[in-house]
Amino acid sequence: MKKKQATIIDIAKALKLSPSTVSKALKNHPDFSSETKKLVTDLAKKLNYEPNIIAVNLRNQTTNTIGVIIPEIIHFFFSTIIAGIEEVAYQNGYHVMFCQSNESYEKEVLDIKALIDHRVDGILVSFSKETTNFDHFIKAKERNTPIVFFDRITKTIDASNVIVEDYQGARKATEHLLDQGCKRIAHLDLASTNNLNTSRERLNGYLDVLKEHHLTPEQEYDQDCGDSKEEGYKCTKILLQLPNPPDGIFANNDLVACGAIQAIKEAGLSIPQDVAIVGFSNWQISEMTEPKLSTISQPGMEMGRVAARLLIDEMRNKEKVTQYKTKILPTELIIRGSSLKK
Amino acid sequence: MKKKQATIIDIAKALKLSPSTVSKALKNHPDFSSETKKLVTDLAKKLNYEPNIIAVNLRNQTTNTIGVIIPEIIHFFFSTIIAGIEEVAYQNGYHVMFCQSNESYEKEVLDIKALIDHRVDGILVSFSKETTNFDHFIKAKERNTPIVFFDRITKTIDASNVIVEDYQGARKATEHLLDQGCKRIAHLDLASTNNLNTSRERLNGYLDVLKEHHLTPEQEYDQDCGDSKEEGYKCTKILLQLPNPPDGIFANNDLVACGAIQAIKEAGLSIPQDVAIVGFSNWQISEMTEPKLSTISQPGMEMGRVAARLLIDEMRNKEKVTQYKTKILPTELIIRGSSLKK
DNA sequence: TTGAAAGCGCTAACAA
DNA sequence: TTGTTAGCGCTTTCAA
Repeated sequence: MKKKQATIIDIAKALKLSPSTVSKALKNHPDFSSETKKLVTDLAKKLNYEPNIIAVNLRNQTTNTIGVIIPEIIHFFFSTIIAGIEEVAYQNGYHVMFCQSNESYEKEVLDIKALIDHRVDGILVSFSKETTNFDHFIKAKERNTPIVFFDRITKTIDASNVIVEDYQGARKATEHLLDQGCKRIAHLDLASTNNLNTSRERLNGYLDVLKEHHLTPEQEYDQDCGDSKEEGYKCTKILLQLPNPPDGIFANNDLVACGAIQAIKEAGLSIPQDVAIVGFSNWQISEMTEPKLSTISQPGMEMGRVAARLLIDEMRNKEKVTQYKTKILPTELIIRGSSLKK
Repeated sequence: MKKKQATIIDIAKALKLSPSTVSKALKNHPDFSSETKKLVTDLAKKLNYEPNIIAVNLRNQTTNTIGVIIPEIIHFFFSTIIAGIEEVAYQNGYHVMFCQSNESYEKEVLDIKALIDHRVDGILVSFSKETTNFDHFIKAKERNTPIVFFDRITKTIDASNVIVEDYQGARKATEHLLDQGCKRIAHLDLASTNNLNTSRERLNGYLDVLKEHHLTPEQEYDQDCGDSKEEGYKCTKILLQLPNPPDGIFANNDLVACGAIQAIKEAGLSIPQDVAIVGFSNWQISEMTEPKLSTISQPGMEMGRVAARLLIDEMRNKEKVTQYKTKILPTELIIRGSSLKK
């Protein structure tokens, strides 16, 4: 049978005090007799009293909870972000209510509704690839629930954002390949398959660098490449069969790059002599591949921390937030061999 | 300024009805005039009314929330579990409050307290490596909050469990290496560095198979190996310098195995001819290594699903749970090359 | 078919 | 230093 949890009223009755006295005594209210204070805390401990946060929340109109929506938790990059969010939330006394949209717009809308219903104090979002309509976020903002977007952002909504230097990272990758003597650099990108800022920026960085070097990528280099090892493999295979195959590949991420490595090896070509590779580091695999993969770093943990801090800041200054911030975290080229021709 | 959220009372006033009428109308109570019902729902929509779950929860003494505690979210295996939990929770109308202990006993105790305070309806736990005292879980059980343990379990507490066939998996790995002609099989294990059932079972499976084949591992094979690629590398290096180096390695997990591969290659030995390898698949890297890594599968997503179902079951039958279940999910040997000598 | 009233557990203003 | 009171938003008996 259900054992009832002790309440403030139970303690008050037992001690012939009033509930408010107990409440105050428990939270170390000033100007208070240390005698009753001790009496109360002792009994509370004995009865295993734990405050009912639900009641507190209802009373205080606040939940000390942050809602988080991400596309997929099993994605290593996102899981590091979550770790960072959890760390900062915890340090600041917040809890995390976590939803994954599974890259589905519909699920995302439901998730937002659930978080609003739960009256979370703020929301962190990286929206799904499908999302082009942002009304659900606007609805949350209208309720005065601050939102901070990370990694995937939109100009449609006035809100703070945290991103990494996708454009700069793509530039670094492309420039590095050029430095190594690559002449025909292909980009295994996702830009054509989605409308995410990340993919767009990477594509732009790549194209801009080529342009600055008076190069234009072969028309056929523009492959519709997905997000997986399999897609990377497939696309690279096609690239290598072209009359003018690339001698450098800038892959959207390391899993795609890993597929590319496989295809290159299978074609009897050597890495990096015949084809050099760089990819964005979304998965923790750059050290596992053979050869080790050069990557553009993505500081996921830090992104989570920064996003959480930004959000907590806005939550605490509810009335005063007038200008939203965009934090851009640096990327870095980490050379491990697969791109080093010398 | 804070825009107030519409409440049932607002709707009641506007329509000159009583709050209870509105409440009932909104939830399609039977024997009700469809006229006022429509009136109410229309206004609710217009005012953007969303029920205040906090109030509902306080009133109903339930939160429809599942608390989850895991050691580390960035661990791929755990992130797949979370994905499975979220899927089932969502399907059943539950939300997930998520904590990570960071393998710290202290944090875990705080996490449990936070979940109890929040009055979650049930808790899913994989406890930290440090945890040897289980009082915090007992406290939760005494509050009548059901707990289901997954992956890492304890006999100390009467509760349902979900595990994989660690023992059988270890047997499969060891037997496979023997089948391939390995004579001196080492186990890069964690059993000496922690007291987890998983490590213990794997060690036992390994030892039992050897014993059945009248083999005893060299004394020096017993290395204190941690959980990382670096540790796997370090330990393997030591193993290979022994007068009687192993010709087969059963690694606790694929990251450790990956380190082992590196050490073997560096020693100028070939895989699997000189040393064959099998590891438990905790990270998604078996396809990335060179050669591809043979693994014992661990169905993380399924584990999350099963654990969530078990918990939801207990939550719904609160009074009736008399016998706790232990679900054991099968493991499988997946051969990819690093262990195939022929 | 609708309404009144009580109460979930806690807190904060105000009073004593 | 302690108590009274009201109320957060909702639901659920019971009465009209």
